[in-house]
Amino acid sequence: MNKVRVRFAPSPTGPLHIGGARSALFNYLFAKKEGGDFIVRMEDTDRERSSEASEENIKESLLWLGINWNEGIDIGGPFAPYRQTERLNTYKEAAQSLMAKGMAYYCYCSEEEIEAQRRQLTEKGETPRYLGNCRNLSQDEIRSFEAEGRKPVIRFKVPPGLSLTINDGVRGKVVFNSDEIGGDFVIIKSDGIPTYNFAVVVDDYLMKISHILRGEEHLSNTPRQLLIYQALGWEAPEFSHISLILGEDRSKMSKRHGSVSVVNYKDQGYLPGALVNFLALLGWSPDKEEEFFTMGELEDEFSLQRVSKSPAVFDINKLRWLNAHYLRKLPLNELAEGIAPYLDEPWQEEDLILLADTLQNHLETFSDAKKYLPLIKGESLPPLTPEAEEIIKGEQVKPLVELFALKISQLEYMQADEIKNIIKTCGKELNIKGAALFMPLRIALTGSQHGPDIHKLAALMGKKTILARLKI
RNA sequence: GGCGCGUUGGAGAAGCGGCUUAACUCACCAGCCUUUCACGCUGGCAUCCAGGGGUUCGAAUCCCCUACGCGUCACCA
Repeated sequence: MNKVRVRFAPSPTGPLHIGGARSALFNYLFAKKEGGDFIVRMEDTDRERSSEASEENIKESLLWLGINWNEGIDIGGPFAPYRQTERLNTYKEAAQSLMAKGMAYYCYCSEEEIEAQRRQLTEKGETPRYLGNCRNLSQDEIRSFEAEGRKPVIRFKVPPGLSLTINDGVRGKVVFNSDEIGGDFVIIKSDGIPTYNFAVVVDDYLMKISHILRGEEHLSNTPRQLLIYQALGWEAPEFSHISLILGEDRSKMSKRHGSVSVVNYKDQGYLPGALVNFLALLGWSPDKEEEFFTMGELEDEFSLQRVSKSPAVFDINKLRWLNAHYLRKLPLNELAEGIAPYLDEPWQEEDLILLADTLQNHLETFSDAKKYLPLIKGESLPPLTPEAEEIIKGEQVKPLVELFALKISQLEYMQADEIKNIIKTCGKELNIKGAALFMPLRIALTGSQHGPDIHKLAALMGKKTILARLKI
């Protein structure tokens, strides 16, 4: 039994996508569960769109999520380098060996010619594909193309009528026919850089990858890759295609669905543990009735058998709920630290802790803390709801508010416990209790019937603001 | 259009031929708790598993067809 070796191989053409993060996570968990290696490789063969910034973002995002690799980019390993543009000779050699065996050939067709051919086929109602124009060029033809200054690509000769079956780890047996592939496909572009379908195969084989877990969008690429494995005389790894993550409209999640990269969630104040927990539950389900999982627990529980075949809609609601759950369990100092960046100005340590304590049960993300700032900073309150209006008009309200205001004005330090005592005393003196006691004060002070503890909120507001709000 | 994959409630899902009068979680609704709010707790929320045929003593679970959704058909990955 060969060692389990899996990989996450993103192309650095943008920030780490939520779907990519889930692929990475599943690979990582599978490796951990099976005691294997997890490798990160950069597929940067698209020079146009690849950027160093994207690569950095991807690495940072993975690390932030707690997904680390034991071989690959930055840290190296026995099969270095792990960036495809640094491995060009490897692909050239592989392509040459295919050429030598007559399984690949130079193609001098220009993009215009290919495009024209494709258009013709489409007009005839046929599936657009490459017809193999350059399969059997004579030496003379080659010479004249070269003389024209044409730079050839290398195409792979697709054998006709071949049945290609994938024994997919999550979908089972999937069969394709080589005739449906679309003709001889390019393996080396005219600039000498390999295409995705070629480079993955070469790297996955050479890096001894045992299992490939990737998004379902790659399923239809697999037959091409299988062909290359066969041509090179290599044994293919096991494939597992995990279903897509969908937006609310049930189409593949993309930029138009809003926040789609991991950094977006980091910036909005989500905890990496919550995101990981959430992502794990998208397309995978545990075999027990538990919904909270730390990374460590996931490493123990994960199994390919429990990965779902059907796509999953990204439910931001559930993510928020999960995040709120983790936020509530955070030590106060960590909560305070998380909130701090979202405040308008630096807060004093003591106040910050009080703020964290006050908001702890009311936040879904760190950035939610901002919403409470106007309330605390003495800015004007939002208009009351009719229901709140009704409560504030109650008979007992005026004396209560006045008494409370009086006692507050006599208080030297605005301290949450003291304020709570004042509320209690007011209740006793006026013989009011329960909602009749707290609600009017809450509404007067915050303009709302819901929210954090009023005595804590009041302590945060300070005497001036409290008294100003009580003038009703 | 060809090929491929998928279809259990508003969302994530369990279910692998009888234990299912379809778990569990989010959302939603009702109530309890807390002298307020929130947390938490309790209960409600699919007479039914896209539709139609079959196989079987018995099907959400197996087979076929239809519909719908999505993916993919690049010198992008």
